[in-house]
This record gives sequence, C-alpha cells and structure tokens, in this order.
Amino acid sequence: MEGDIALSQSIRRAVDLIRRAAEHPLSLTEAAEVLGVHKSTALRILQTLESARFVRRTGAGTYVLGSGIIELSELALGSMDLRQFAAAPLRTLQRQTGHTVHLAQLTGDEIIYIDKVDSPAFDAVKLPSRIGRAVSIYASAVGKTILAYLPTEERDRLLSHVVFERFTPTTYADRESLDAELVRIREQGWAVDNGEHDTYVMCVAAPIRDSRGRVIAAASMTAIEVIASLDQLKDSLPLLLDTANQISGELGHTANLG
Amino acid sequence: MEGDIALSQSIRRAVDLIRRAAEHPLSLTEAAEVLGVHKSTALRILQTLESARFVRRTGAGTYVLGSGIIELSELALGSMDLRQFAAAPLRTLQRQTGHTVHLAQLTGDEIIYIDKVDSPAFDAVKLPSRIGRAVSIYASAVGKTILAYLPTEERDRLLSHVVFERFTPTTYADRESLDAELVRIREQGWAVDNGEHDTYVMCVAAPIRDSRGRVIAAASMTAIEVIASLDQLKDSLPLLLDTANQISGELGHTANLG
DNA sequence: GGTTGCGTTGCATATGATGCAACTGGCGGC
DNA sequence: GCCGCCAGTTGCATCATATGCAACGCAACC
Repeated sequence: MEGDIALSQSIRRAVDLIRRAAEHPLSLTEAAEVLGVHKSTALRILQTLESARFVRRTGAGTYVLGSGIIELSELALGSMDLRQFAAAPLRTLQRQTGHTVHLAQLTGDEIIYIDKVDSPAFDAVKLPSRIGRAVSIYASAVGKTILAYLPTEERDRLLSHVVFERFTPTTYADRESLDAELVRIREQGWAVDNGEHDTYVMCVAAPIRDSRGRVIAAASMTAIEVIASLDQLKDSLPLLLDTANQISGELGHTANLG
Repeated sequence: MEGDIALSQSIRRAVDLIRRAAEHPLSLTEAAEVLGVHKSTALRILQTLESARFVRRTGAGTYVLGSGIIELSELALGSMDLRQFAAAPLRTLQRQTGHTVHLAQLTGDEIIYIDKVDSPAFDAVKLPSRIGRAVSIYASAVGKTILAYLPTEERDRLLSHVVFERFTPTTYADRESLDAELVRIREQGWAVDNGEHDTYVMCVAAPIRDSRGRVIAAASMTAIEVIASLDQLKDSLPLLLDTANQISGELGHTANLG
C-alpha cells in the first residue's frame, strides 16, 4: 500500500502483532482487526509466534509477549563486555548522586541505551527512556558526546542520514551549530543536554573509551527540571567523569588525563 | 516436514534467522543455506526483519540482532513489579554472600528467570542460566519451590504436561518422589537442588509471596560444587530467607512467620 | 432455549512468497 | 590490467502458501 513493497507481508504482520502484544494483552479478534485480516489468518500468525515462544497465551486466551524475546535480548546484551564492566560503577554513581543514570553505545547507525539505573524512589515522572531504544544522535548528551569524538568521516557518514528537526528552542538543529557544539564538547571533555529534545529533560554525559582510546559509549545523568536543575547535575559532574574513566579503565584504556 | 503443519512458513523462517543472528553475525549466503532457500528469499526475509529493527546490518554486510528485540524485551520485563522491587535486595544478597543469585517466576506454563546477579569476580565457570530462559520445573530449586506452594489443581495441571527425565542420579524423576520432596519443602520453607539437573550445580531457593500470600516466584543462590559446597550455601540460607521475605514485604505480603 | 460473541477447523482460491536467471561490483590471482 | 570468482541484488514468471470464507463448537448472557 505504501513504502517499499519488497518486504514480506506475513512477517510484517507478525512483527506488528508482537509489538501490540508487548503493549497489552491481545485477543484474537483484536489482532485480526489491527491487521485488517480474517481471524483465521491472525490465529495462524499467533500460533506460529507462540511456537517460537515470541508470544504466550494467557489463561484468558489473550496473547502477551513471550519469554523467547526476552531470552534473545539477554543473549545480545549479555555478550557486550562494556555492559558487564559498567554495571557496578553506574549503580554506584546512581546511589551517590540520586540521579537516573544511562549508558549508551553506538551500534550500527544508531545510539541505543544499553543500561539504565533508575532512581529507586517513587519518581512521579518516569523517564521514557528504555534499554534498547535509540536516542537522538544530535539532541541528547550521550549522542553528542559520542559524535564529538568520532573520526570525522564516520561522523559525516552518520550525520548525512540525519534530517535535523528542532524539537525545542535549544536544539542544535543544523550542522553548523552542532559542529560548534561538538568542538566545545571536545574541549571540556563532557556534554550537556539543556532540554534539547524535551524541554524538561536535562542531562550531562561523559565519554567512555576502549583499550585503543576510541570513544565507544557514553554515560549520562538525567534530571527532570523540577527535581534537579542543570546546575545541580553539574555539581555531580566530577563523580560522573570519575565513573566514566573508571569504566574506560576496566575496558583497558590507560588514561592520560591532561 | 515434521510436527504440526498449520504454521506460517515465512514467519518460522524469520524466527529461525533471528535466532541465528543472535548467536553470531549471519551472512546472506549463510542465511540462505541455513533455511535451504534461495538467496533472494533469505534477502527478503532479512530486509523485512531489518525494517522492524529485529536485525541490523553491520558494516561488513552481515546481520546481527537488532535493538528492536531488546526494546521489546525491556518493555516486557519493565512492566513486572516483582522485578523492580526485587532488584535491590537481590543485589545486596549477592554482595553479602558472593553467590550467584537468581529470581524466577511462574509465567504461563513455564518458570523463567527474570533476574540474575552474577558474581562480579571472574568466574571461570559461567552459569548457563539467562534471563528469559525457562528452567526445569521439577529439577531446580526455584522450580520445586514454586511448585511446592502452588494450589493442588494448578500443580497437577502443570505436571500433567511434564515428561519426567532423570538428568542426574539425584533427580526426582517421578511424580511420587517429587511429591514427597514437595512436602519436605513446604515443611522447611525452602528448597535445595542437589545437582538434580547438572551434577555440579547446587542451589538453595526460597519462596516469594504477593500481597495475598500466594507464592508467585522464588529467589535462589547457586554454586558450582568446586567453589561452594551445598553446606556452604546453607550457611547463607538465613540471608536468602530474609531477602525473600523482604521482597515479599515490598509486594505487600504481611509476613506471619512461625 | 435462543442468541450473541469469540475461537477453531477444512477447504478452494488467488495472492504473495519463491526460485530462477541475469546483472553488479569488489577482490585476488594470473 | 585483465579475467574469473564469489557475494549480493533485481525483475519476473510460477506455483506454493497464506489467505478468506463458511460452517462449527462453545460458553456466556439474556
């Protein structure tokens, strides 16, 4: 109907149902309506997915996400050394500062969260971030941090795909102002997100380096404006930088700080 | 070829490729060989999966698991209250005891790990358990714990599916001996896995109750025989029981210990 | 006891997934 | 530099496969 029409119909339908089932339990009738197909068609798709444990049938007859998906995900995440090494330091940082802490990594052409430590307290405002989700490459502290330290040609390649969008008044929404910001980041060694994607969300981020000294990830602290202002975040900046350096160290980076 | 043949072919092929891609990077040719189909067929499947971010194309042209899967998984895990409440106590327990700690839950007809805290140290022997993976219902400490406290008809329903298999000499491989073991577990309030699935893997597990007092999950400590004997595990038992009770408390269970 | 709504099964059909063959492009050997 | 090889990609004709239909089972509700 729209878009590239070389893709497999039934697989797309299956993906669609998986996504829906992940959100809330899905009845067969609902599944059929969502896809705009006959119930028998939806049934066959769901049965196939069930046999793969991608969805699971509840006692009530509805379908929800199955453990097969979770298992695959852990297989992928578990194989990331970075995540292993970073887990403990990030949790310490969270406890010391009280801020929500994120770990993000360049994976292919996108920057995705690979770990997140929430404030244990009842946050009235839960951050919408989620492990596995891609984050804006130019309108986030972790994105800009990774971008800042990327080799030029790699950065150009990534940004050539990007269509800039001005999410908020502070967004760096064109290549020139973004490049200037990246220079600043390299000079000071850390990045700020001053509500550049969501007005109320402030972050600071610091680079994490592998054994060859290349920046492969970034750690960040986040605050909702009403809870902690950007200045408060900056108060905790030394701890963040320490944490990032510590993780780099675990990865084999021999720090030569200047 | 075998089994029920009402399932969608292309979706099963897609699932197969996702699984392979999760294990190691998959070239197009390899994908086609694995499925026994033409390369163009494999290409279309992979492109469809790529558009859903279930797989991702690397610079080298191979396909690996994509962030879409991870995102879905976190969505499912994140919605589990139990996991949230249990995270901190389990990590404390790990630090106090040094043992690998697991959290398992009855989900549909299977018991799956929903959290795991590894020993931070270099375990020469990594446990094969993984979040999302199903664990034996009758040959594991967490499985037997949950089974022991299930309402009779529910337990019968679950065990009616089961074909008992004697993994090791200590396995409770028939309904009678298992039932006797479950009685013991109820009497003492915790369970042991004395190498019943893998000769070298020892566990102790304790039940976790929800606000209505129903056992919905179990926490366990694991040891490889060479590192910590079962007796050593039992030394830490009071801490495990405390932890499980604490989690139950967070879930709203008002403990009446006897 | 009829009626409604949901899930399931068998079957005929045509749609959409498939394999083929031709094309591209990069790499290495000669 | 040329050639051949191998991996990936594209267009198209074919038919296997996913699909919709209609009939059925079943429970809940009036």
